Amino acid sequence: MILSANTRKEVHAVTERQLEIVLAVVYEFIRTGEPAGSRTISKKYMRGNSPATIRNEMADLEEMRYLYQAHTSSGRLPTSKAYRLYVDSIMQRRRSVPLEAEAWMHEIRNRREGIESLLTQVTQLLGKATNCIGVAALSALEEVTIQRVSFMRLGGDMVLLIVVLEGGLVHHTNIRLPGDLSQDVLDELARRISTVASGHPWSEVRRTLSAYIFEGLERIRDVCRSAVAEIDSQLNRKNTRLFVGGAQHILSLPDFQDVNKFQAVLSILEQEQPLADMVDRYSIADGVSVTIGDEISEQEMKDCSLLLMPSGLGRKAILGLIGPIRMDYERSITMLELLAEGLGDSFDR
Amino acid sequence: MILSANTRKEVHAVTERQLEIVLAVVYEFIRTGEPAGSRTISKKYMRGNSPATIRNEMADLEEMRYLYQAHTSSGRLPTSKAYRLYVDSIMQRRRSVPLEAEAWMHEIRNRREGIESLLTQVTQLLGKATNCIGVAALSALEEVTIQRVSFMRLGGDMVLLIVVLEGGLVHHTNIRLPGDLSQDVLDELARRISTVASGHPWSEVRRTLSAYIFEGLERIRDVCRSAVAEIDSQLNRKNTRLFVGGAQHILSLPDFQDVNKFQAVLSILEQEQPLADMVDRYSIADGVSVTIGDEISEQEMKDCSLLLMPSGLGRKAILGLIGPIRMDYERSITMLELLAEGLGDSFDR
DNA sequence: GTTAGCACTCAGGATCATAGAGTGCCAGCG
DNA sequence: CGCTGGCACTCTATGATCCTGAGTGCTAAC
Repeated sequence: MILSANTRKEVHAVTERQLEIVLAVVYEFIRTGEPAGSRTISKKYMRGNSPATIRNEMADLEEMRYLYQAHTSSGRLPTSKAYRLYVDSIMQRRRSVPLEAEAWMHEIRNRREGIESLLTQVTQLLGKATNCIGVAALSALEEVTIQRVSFMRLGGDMVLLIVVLEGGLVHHTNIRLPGDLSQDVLDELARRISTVASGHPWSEVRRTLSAYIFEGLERIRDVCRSAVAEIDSQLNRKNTRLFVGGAQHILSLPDFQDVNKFQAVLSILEQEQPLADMVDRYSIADGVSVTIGDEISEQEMKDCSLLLMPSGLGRKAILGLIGPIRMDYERSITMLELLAEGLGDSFDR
Repeated sequence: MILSANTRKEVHAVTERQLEIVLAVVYEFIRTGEPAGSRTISKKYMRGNSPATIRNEMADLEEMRYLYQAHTSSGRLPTSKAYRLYVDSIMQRRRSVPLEAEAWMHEIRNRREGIESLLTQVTQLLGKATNCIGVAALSALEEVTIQRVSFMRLGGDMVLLIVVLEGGLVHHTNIRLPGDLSQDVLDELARRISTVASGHPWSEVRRTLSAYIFEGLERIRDVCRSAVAEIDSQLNRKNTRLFVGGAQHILSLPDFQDVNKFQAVLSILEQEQPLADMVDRYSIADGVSVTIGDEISEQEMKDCSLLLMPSGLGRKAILGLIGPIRMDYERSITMLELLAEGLGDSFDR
């Protein structure tokens, strides 16, 4: 039994040497953009083994779907499976911090112009630093401390709802409150909600906002209820606010010389929903998540990798990168970690 | 004397027939994307004249810089000067309204979610409808009626300034107010400014906000002053808010198959300043302005044309299009006019 | 002033040959 | 039995060559 389990495992697992070859092929391909042949791998990375040996291993690795060939007589190219091994190996070992990093961090830390413009700037910085597209999202605003809520009459049933959150983050939308209320009533409503909510995240006070705080407003009980419901639905949705920047840089890369590839990505970026979903689906509670090529369910992203990392505002501000599968993961991951950390510092002051 | 003046004028002005040729070349090039030869022009647009005649005229038009050749034996291509004639001739004649227009308009008119998201949607619609990049800008907020001003304490000298303008347009930034004021003082300050400003554009009340309205606050006179100054500088700047959408569609056009061209445009769009400047510089008080290729001073835009038209919010919301020089001006201009009009309606309710 | 005719130019596509990178497989070696 | 050198084979990329067709400029005749 044990033996059979072992043998079965051997079929799927790669040997030490095979791993070495896979990593070398990925590394070489990321560096040069050209398929790597057995000769190259032998010469540059594995002097101990002849090209013929490498070739034999490569044939096996192709069968196991770690590598593939563009055509019969071309070198080997890595599949997502190979990239996965490569990224996992990077994540495990210690990475060096690029020298320019200090300058970037400085730029961020000395920002005072508000969360929105800071996030925009960070995405642009990320893009420039990595030749990828910088992304930022504010997720789960219900977990962020509320400072104040206010309503403003727009006419008819329409009311402008403004929620000011921790650190001066402003969220506003037009909502519908039945009954054409006067500004005075709206102010009173806002005052009461603010009193209870201020200093707490919405998720905490949501239940507290029951009937008793609206004492004396029984006449408009329905309005109070739908006001609370509206705030709820506003803060509840995931990744309400999205920021994208530095997209220009990706166009310098050879991988995106084909306009169609970029168009596919752009079509995702220009709609809110798919991007928000992706950020939500692939980000993890802590640390950098890397999703590679067809691991992303969106067809349009099949030529891209997505890196995400939760950052400031109690991990509710998520920072990310979208770049070619053949990106410099080492640098990208390090940069993302650094800037996410810097952003956290900047928020928490 | 008169005769010499006449002759000189003849050198610069084009004859009726020459104009006809220029317009035909532009039209043909916009339609097909290929240089137009004398034979084509003669056959399709000017049966009355032989190719040889057209050729002679073309040689003259080349000397006058209306046309040029890619190489000796290619057909003629229009220069900006030729496009200028073409666009001017379009602007003068009546244009037909595309059938799909009704659907677009409907989509806009039934929008309730606030000015920002409306503008974003309109830019995307514009982009899709014309295969150009849709652009929108809010200019001169000081001319827009104010609803309310409020300040919110962020800690230290930093204060969040929120100005709510006509129609629920929210403008906010972090500003610096000296002296770490309490929220109560800030509220009082906001209340006083709001009382005076509400219902008027800032440009109107700016002078009224002299010392007397801050009676009883002499102790913090400097704060009052810098608060007013901050609001002033916020609302004063041109094209504070920019919206870009539908950029993906431009990549379907043959003109933008070359990634570098798109990259140039994108580098402009990703910074606020240059785009804001362009909108400010090239928009006119009323109606559509068309700026073609190298008429735009930004080098990055040399392969593009820029269409702009003031729209709702008392002409302060400017709508625009960025597309290839070889765009369907007739359709683009009509679309822009339509959507700008529709947006105006939507705002003024 | 207009036009037909003609020689000339040039880009773009098709065809072909060649070089070079890389593979798979076999036979021999330790 | 695993590793390696050798060899025949495959396939792409590159460059040279040729050819066609579109289009021009010029000249001479109407």
